[in-house]
Amino acid sequence: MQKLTLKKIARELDVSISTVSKALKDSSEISQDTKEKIQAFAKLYNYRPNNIALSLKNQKTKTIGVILPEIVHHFFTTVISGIEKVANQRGYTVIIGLSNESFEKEVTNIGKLANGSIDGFIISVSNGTQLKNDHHHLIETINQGMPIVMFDRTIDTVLCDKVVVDDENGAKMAVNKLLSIGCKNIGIITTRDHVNVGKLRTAGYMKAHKENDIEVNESFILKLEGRSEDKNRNEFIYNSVSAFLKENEEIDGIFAVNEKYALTAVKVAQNLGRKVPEHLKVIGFTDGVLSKFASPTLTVVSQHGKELGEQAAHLLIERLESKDQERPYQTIVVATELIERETTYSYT
Amino acid sequence: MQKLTLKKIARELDVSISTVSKALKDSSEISQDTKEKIQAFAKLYNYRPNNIALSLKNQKTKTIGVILPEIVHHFFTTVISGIEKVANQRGYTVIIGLSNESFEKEVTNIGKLANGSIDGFIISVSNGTQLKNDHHHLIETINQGMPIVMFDRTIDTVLCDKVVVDDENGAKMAVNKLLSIGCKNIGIITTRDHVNVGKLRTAGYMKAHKENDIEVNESFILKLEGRSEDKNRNEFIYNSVSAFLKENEEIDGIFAVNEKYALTAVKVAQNLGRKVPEHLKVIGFTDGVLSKFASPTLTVVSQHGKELGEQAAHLLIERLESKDQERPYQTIVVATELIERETTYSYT
DNA sequence: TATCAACACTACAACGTTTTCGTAGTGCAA
DNA sequence: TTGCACTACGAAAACGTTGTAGTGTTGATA
Repeated sequence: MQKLTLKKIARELDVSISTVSKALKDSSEISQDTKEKIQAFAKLYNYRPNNIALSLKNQKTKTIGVILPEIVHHFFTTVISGIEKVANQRGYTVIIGLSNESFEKEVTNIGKLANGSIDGFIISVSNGTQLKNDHHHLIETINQGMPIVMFDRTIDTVLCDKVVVDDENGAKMAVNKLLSIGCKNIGIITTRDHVNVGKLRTAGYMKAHKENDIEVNESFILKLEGRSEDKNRNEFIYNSVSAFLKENEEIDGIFAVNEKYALTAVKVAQNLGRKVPEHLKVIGFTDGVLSKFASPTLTVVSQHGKELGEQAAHLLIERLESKDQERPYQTIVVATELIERETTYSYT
Repeated sequence: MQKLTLKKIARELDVSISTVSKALKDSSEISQDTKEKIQAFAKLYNYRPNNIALSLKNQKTKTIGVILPEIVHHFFTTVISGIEKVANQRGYTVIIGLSNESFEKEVTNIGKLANGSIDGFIISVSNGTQLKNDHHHLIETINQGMPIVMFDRTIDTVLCDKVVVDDENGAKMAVNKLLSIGCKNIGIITTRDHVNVGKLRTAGYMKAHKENDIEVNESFILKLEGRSEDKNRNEFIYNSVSAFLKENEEIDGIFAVNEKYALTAVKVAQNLGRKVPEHLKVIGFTDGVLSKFASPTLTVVSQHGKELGEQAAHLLIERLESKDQERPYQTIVVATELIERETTYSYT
């Protein structure tokens, strides 16, 4: 009982393939009798048009390729769920490719999908690509007529639709919050500058200081390397943060560019005998699983990953289904939101 | 500069399509001169064979469909990363479909992919399907010659390859651990029985008691409803656990069938003034993100999600590439591992 | 009786690829 | 000259689908 095709139905019912095809489309060219007979047969044996053949014929697959640096990461999964939701609503399927932060894997993954398997990409570039600063694979793909929507980790020099988190404003908001609840010396735990988002969040930190006429103390800035594979990474972070907080005892507020850094700061502080939030207030970026469950619960700047994914999917599908070849590229900025929890509780 | 095809190359170089195809395959039928010319041209313009056409011709897509209940869930993402790893190694692509725990979405998702888009499925069934106990969509799919590998949440009456976590032994291991460090009254926080894994883990809890000749006190069993959409779900869990622990003051060990329940138990205990692990020892199931970061860090039974995914992918691909139509179905049991952390620290 | 429309259907091309089967053209032996 | 092998290429079918362009039959009209 293998896959049923038009041809098999045609042979079985002794009509032509065209007749079957038309009958199933309820075409007026076919007599009522024949239509009913064919439709009944198709239903009985559960006929489904072969998607591959349709894709080949229509020159479009109704499939979106999503290339991500990593999947075991709450932010990215929320983005996927947003993409999947919209894609599904609009009749699209989602293919996932993981780059594992490697430039090479990103290139081969894109190559493997950009050969007719999909209609367009939604991509967040790998760390490797950001480091290498080589974007020919993206540009070539776009030039070959395959639309790309970049999200979160975007590249300025690649012209395409983009959906980004308002990192700078989110960071500003966080720092302003810390200032408003009395922090005088705010430290930041961030990544090295080649990571776009780290850079933007650091910029927001700077900007907030500037706008409030506060000088930034360079020693309040801790930049951690971005590699995520190391076994001892957590330990390394812990030790770095520990040294950082010991050296800067006057710090009474911390803005960290991700959840992990933020919670590490909390832990370090507690182990140093400094109470959170009484002595040290902490805000992280990314509303992940940890924030809600940590104790004290962590105040964060939420990125609205799901909305990000939804917007990206919309943008891509709009372009795919638009006849307008000259459609201008858009960049959608998804606002962040400060979710206040215990680490910024103020007793005043 | 649209997609390059054999036809276009043929037209451009004034040879036939067959010649181009053969030249690119380095066939001995074609002269060296012609081959070089064609290969150079193809390379220059970055020719890539159209995957869809190949799929249609070869009647296989080298693509695996993965149907999951949810993606914003650490366990499932680790499974995906395992699937993706193996799939990639063996030249397969991964399509993801989410059921969001709904029977209907699971059915339509499978239907949408089982029409030639993929060669086989890897599925963890939705709660909805488990509740409804309707598996015709799975059985039909298998009958039409499309292999399915079920993982984690499997269904006994559906005959296919399976990869399961050794839930029962994992639970037993956890309970035995609690007993070995002096717990006398061990409670379990589990789900209602229609969830297969909840059932198995509860069975393990029972078995451990039986094997140690300890009678199970029915009031030490807390069964929580499995719905995950409610806004107030966390609150509901908290209150239930709170009532449970208040009513059963003699409980000195808790085995919870997931991370959330376990950590809620820790929180409740702490708020009731009972110290963990001094007064209450806790073990959860699933080695998620929370366990490592909670304080105290949570002892868990790890499910090795990535290995689960790898095994599932292997099983499926082996079946796909095996000529043996009568290949017997296998069930692979992936062992669990007790990862000891602070919530079971024993001072004796 | 020739023409035409309506009806109900079929043939065929196309999407891009691979592969089997042909077949021109050349050189060489019989 | 004929036959044959060899080289280098081309034609065509097939995968499953859709849509356009036929095609044969019937019945009505001029």
